[in-house]
Amino acid sequence: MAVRTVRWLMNLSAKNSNPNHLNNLFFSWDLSLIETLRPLAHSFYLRSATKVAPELLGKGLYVRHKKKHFFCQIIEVEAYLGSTDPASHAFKGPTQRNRSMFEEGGTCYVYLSYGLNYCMNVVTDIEGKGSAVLIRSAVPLFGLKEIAKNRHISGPLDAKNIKNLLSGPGKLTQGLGIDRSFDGMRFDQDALKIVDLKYTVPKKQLGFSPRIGISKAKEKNLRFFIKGSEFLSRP
DNA sequence: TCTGCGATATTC
DNA sequence: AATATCGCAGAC
Repeated sequence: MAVRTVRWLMNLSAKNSNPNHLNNLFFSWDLSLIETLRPLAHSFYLRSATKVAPELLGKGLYVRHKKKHFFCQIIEVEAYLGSTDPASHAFKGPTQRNRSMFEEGGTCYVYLSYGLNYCMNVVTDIEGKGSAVLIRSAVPLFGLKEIAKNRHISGPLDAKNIKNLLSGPGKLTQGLGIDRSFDGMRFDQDALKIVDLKYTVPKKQLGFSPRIGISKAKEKNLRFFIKGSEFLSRP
């Protein structure tokens, strides 16, 4: 493994270091290295969304689309619990839109929100449960210029703009070029994968809160995020 | 920094 | 009629 990868991973593991502060991003990932990272094991996804969601924090998400390559680190998610959860798309059973939610864990569910923005979910648990984890925001690690282009952000890639690249579920999909064509794909492919970055969120940096923008089941703390990160959808 | 609003697919 | 959103305009 390249020296700088090791250094970066050590940086992540260092006590009290927050991987999601801008200062820790002065690391340049190269593509050949990202491509060697192995997808998470199938068994990782075959658990409840409540279990999987906080463990997705700190994981790497790689997307290859139209010969463009993107890599980012997940820092904010929400768990949706399937047919028992009134806030979940799966609550009322399968429809044409949410069909892939009922596939086996490790499947990608993408839907169009408010007729405008796509949102990307990681399906969890066994087939038929309909539980999933919404990816809300991420730290961009590779392909920043292309992400900015997709986001229609012009001007310099300064701190302000970089923090705005993937800080929201709609921004994330727009930045990475995710659309309905990703719906039903799996996260263990060459072109779409979630990988382990050997980083465990320190207990004191694991934040949780109610989910954002819902009207039902508001009291449940099913949003999980890395506390203090500058890349969250809301500070 | 904060509000309200418009754009609009899918489902009930 | 409501929604798992975003960016902008205009008020503070």
